[in-house]
Amino acid sequence: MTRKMLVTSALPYANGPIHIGHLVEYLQTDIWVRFQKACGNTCFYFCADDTHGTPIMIRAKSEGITPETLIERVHREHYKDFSDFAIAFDNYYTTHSEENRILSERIYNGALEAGSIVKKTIEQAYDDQEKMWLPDRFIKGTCPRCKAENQYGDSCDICAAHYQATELINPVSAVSGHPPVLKESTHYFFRLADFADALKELFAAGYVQSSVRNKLDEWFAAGLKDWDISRDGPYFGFIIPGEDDKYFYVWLDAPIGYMASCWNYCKQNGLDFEKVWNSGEYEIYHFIGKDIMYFHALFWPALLISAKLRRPDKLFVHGFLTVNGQKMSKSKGTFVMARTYLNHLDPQFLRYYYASKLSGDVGDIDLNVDDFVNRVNSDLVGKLANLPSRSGPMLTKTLGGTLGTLDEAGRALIDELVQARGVIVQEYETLNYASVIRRIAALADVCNKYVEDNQPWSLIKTHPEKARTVLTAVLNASRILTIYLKPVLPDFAAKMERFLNIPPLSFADTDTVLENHTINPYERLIERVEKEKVDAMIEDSKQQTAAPVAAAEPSKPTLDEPLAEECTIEDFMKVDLRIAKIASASAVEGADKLLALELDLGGVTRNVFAGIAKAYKPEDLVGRLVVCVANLKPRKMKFGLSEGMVCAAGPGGSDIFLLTPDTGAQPGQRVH
RNA sequence: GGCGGUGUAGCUCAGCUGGUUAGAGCAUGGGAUUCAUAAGCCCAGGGUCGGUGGUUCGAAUCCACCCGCCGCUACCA
Repeated sequence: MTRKMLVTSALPYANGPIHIGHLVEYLQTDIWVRFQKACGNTCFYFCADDTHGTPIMIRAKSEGITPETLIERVHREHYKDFSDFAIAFDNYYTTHSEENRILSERIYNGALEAGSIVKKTIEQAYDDQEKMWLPDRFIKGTCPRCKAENQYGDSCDICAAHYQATELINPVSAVSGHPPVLKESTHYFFRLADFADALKELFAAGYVQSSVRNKLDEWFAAGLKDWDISRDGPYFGFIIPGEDDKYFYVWLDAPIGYMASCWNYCKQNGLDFEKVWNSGEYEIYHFIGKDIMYFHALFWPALLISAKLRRPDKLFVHGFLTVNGQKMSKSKGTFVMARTYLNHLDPQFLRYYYASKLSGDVGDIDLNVDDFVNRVNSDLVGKLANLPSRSGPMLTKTLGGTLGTLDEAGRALIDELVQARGVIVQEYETLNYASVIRRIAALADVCNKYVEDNQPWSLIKTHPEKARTVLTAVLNASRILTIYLKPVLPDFAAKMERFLNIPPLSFADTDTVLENHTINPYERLIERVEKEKVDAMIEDSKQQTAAPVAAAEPSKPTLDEPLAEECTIEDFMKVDLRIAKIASASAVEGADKLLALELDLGGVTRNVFAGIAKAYKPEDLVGRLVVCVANLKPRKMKFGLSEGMVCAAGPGGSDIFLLTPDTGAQPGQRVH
């Protein structure tokens, strides 16, 4: 009986790069999805970038680009990071999509018809300078409790106090630096309490793990309050139907992004989205971190119920990642970006290590660097890869690379491994990967012992056919272990398949054995982790996070002139910038902005017309060094041929500022 | 502050509804090997199960309190 299911991971926010903390969730989910697929189930893995909200808007502004450009770039980066960790989404979409807009409106309208949307007037901080509303996070000031300066509007990092933004002493907008004013506005609210009974029913049906349930009961006891689902413009998001400057709060459309991603996939693959999501034919599961339980356990199912849509079957909540027992730290270098990890280490190491720690409950998991190295090397290399490594070459070199048949002892070994299948499947299903990994490692111990007991390296000298029989058992055992490991280590499995000269393995293949079959020459399945590389990764993380932290203070974050599109180093190298000495300068007859400059590039001369006459007098320029674009295509102008450009900053008119090199630069030197 | 989770050998973790001398892997020490990515095999040392008190014939396992750590405390993505 095959199952059909839709699985999602929480949508990463398009405000920053993926780090190893995020990866806990994506790897946990990916392993589960791969497991389901390996069992023959239909399982779609959907995700997307979460792209709306004030932080995106401000971030884009500070980079001098549009939010659309920002989220498009981040989407690309996120997707690349995930792909390189072998996280295989069936669709990785975006919440800034037509599908998502339509679904958001549909769900909103559904809630409206259900009578669960109400309007209320609230007071909120407003930045008069920037003409925008300020979330608490964008208000800074002095903590009312401990008087620590420069704290956020919701809580204090120093004394952990929670307060209202209005309680801050000397509050200022983090965007403009000006004190915010309080202003009234009408917001839309979703009446969560209307769905209390429906939610209780959902929890009773096992929507979440029991420890999560306890937490939810607490929230229930505290009372379900109305949820503010609108934001006033300017805001990057979807406009609310019937309004012209009110938008859906990003957290409203974020989970709807799961559906939008699904819908988009359905369109591309000829599936009926309404049927896939709503008919009950597919089980629906969300993997999330414990920090966003409130949204996924309460708001999200309530919204779906209000709109008469199918709600998910289960939430799988996981804990956070600590490194060496502590919160990830930028200064300690343990705040490792996915990309940084990939620059130094094999992603399979992390997949294996996380799997070895994940047990399906909400506890935090710890990445202990020494443990990481030891564990990967001893389990993965020392035990698992060791089996084919110690038997493959022997079979190839002396016995023609052909497997024989299993004898009774070999059969017994394989049976023992195959017997574990039921428990392993159960443990994968219940997210207890740690137990799966322990079990696989223990089975690898059994196999290594088998090799030791049978000593094929001795047999091969005296009884080569007996050696073949032993090696046949060992390689078949490796094959079974590979099947068990495949959801965690797809690349390792692929190499094994190539080595064994077989089609891709799935769980059903434990029912068969490989006999009288010729394999390919052995190639290494995985390399050892070197501690030095891990150290280098940590060091690298320290370096790269040090700078942005200092530069993060958004005192004057806006650019008058938006940043140009990204260019490569090759693009930049096309432009030949040279130090030039202004040999002569003169006003141009009939032009009020131009100066005719004669530039000395260390022997080579260029005549350039520069539009700087309003800012510089010719006599002040002669003899000074400037930077010029030396390989610019000459341009015929009314007053003659201009053979280059002089670099300058400023908006123009009298506000033009020529670039000057530091003392020591010589005419003709190239700028790199 | 309130609440949820968690605290078991050097490290990372198993120990379900309480029951013989508390387990695994890694790390450490010793030994026999050499097919294998200094991998594999055998043996050994190592823990008063965060603390105190209680329930019980008996508690790491149940209860109370205390301490440490992680998190949540809703308009913050």
